[in-house]
Amino acid sequence: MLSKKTKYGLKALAFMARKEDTSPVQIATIASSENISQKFLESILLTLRKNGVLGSKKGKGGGYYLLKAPKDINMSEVMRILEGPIAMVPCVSLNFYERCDDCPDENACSVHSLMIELRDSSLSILNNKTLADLI
Amino acid sequence: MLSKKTKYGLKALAFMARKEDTSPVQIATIASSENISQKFLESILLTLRKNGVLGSKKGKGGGYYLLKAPKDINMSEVMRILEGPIAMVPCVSLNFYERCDDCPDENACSVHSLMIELRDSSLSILNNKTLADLI
DNA sequence: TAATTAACCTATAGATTTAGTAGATTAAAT
DNA sequence: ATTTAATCTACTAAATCTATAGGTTAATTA
Repeated sequence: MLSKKTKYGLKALAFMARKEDTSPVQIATIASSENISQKFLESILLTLRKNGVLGSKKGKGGGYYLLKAPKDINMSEVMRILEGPIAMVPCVSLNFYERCDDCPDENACSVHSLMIELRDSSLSILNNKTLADLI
Repeated sequence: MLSKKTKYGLKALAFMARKEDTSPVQIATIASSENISQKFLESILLTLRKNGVLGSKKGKGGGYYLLKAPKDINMSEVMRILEGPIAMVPCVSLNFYERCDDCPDENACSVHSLMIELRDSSLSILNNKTLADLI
């Protein structure tokens, strides 16, 4: 299940991408336009800034802005920042790998290959989607 | 993220599918072979029985058994029983549809079409996989 | 320089879900 | 009648999610 955090984050990014100019947008503006709790959105946008997706500017006329053109903001990158691993189990995650406690032998696990297939099919979509595709 | 419930359920089903004969398998046998808490596994197998995937027999020589051949047990069906919706958001779920509170217009939602693509790619895999493919 | 604006930071809280435990009951076989 | 193994009910601990509250910092403007 996609978390609200990710959903709101994607909506906020799309909101910024839809603007013609690249001037900063205030949290309050996005929050009210997209029906998102402002405080919650604050922490989401902060995460995106700390991970190099957004830039910010304080004070009057300040806000958040995209650091790259929408077509250069990749969906798998954004999903990993907001949602975490693309894979459904950590033992097949490319970027967040972890062993499973219950599996003595990963390659003997009956779930393993199915999870790899699912991961790859999701990745093939997300790797080829950008923020520009959302608008 | 795949829940332990689903993971354990799939492992238990694969365990049963690997046997040559179709005689009942006891919870305790599966639990110890697959490193699963017995009590937890109990509730999982019960769910699978109530949803028509497994049959059961009480008393000595009892246990759980597959109601169909592994090649006829579909993965999207099992996933829906154990994990719930295939889709990452309820508003694009085929079997568990729900509106989103924050979306005035579903079709205007920037996340919507991406979620449909992801759902469809997962479904195309799961619809064509059976329990026989796990073993 | 003072006031205003808007991002930034820390802490916390309520709700929900997940994963698991405990203990009693029911049905089948011996 | 005893043993076996599924079934049922209830509960708990921990983690995660979705926020909320309140103060701090930095930039702009008057």
